[in-house]
Amino acid sequence: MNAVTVREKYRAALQASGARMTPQRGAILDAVLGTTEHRTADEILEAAQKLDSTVSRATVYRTLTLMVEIGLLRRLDLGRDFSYFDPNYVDNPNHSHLICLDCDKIIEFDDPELTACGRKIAETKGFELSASFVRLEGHCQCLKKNGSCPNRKK
Amino acid sequence: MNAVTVREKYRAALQASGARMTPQRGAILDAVLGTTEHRTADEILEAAQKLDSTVSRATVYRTLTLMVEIGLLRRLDLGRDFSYFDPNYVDNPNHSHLICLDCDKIIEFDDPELTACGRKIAETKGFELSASFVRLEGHCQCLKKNGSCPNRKK
DNA sequence: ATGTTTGCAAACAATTTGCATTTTT
DNA sequence: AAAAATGCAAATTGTTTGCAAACAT
Repeated sequence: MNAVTVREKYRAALQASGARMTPQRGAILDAVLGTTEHRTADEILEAAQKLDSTVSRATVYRTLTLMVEIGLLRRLDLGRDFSYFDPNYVDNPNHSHLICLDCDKIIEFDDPELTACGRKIAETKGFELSASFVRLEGHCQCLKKNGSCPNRKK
Repeated sequence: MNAVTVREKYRAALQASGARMTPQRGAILDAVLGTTEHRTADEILEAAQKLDSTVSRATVYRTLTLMVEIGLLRRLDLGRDFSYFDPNYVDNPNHSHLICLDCDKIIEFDDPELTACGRKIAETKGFELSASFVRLEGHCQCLKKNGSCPNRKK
């Protein structure tokens, strides 16, 4: 979905619930959806403030919640003590994630077999499936190959 | 693995790192592994205090971390803002979870196909897989069927 | 005018940690 | 005595919330 379309959907969903499009919400939208990277709330705050210096942390959190509710964004738990936000959800809602324990690199993958498995299991157990999250943790080749990882933070 | 064996493994692992088995650690072990239920740190504290009233919250957290490191227990993230601890990990390390959004009911399942999928993907992406977590969220039949759920907390 | 959104600072909740004390060896 | 473990209370951290001021309709 292109940027204009997303923004329109956003505006429409906001209006439908009596809410408004504001400069701050626009900046946050761009900060989180103007990339394919998985960002943290903190990173989104920083990026949004570059677009509109009045954006505050509170508004970032409120807006991200809003966007998740509208379905423009997915909140991801990748085993850290904070959330990542996944901007690729709208275009590809079934994908999952692989995260590197060394460098935090996040790789997406979309495996229809995996999706089908989940659906089948939920059905077997009499569940009406709402969402499924697959997280694979491991070590990418980087560290082993080079002795260091470009993304490495610590 | 039966209770005696687990306790032995625990004691051995503790000793191997120069640590000791204490009454508090024993009570916490029993509180978390004396059930097949997935408990929270808070529930474990409560159960442990019934066995030994001197157990404190700090020791619960410290001991759970220890048990996870030793590999007797798995820390689970099921989409809430706290962790669950999975006592069935040792006997069945590959299983995954289905959680009901209405009543928090947790169902385990073990699907070899799912496990194989994860492994295959990690390999494809050049990752050395350390762990995989599959979480399915949905609604169990309970609420729809009866209009209420026995476990329902709110 | 009325309702919505904002930033700020304070509140929150799960978890972790510093430290003086107790327990074990 | 030395090392390890404990409880307590305070600290930490990501996130949420109350509120008065600013803004939009």
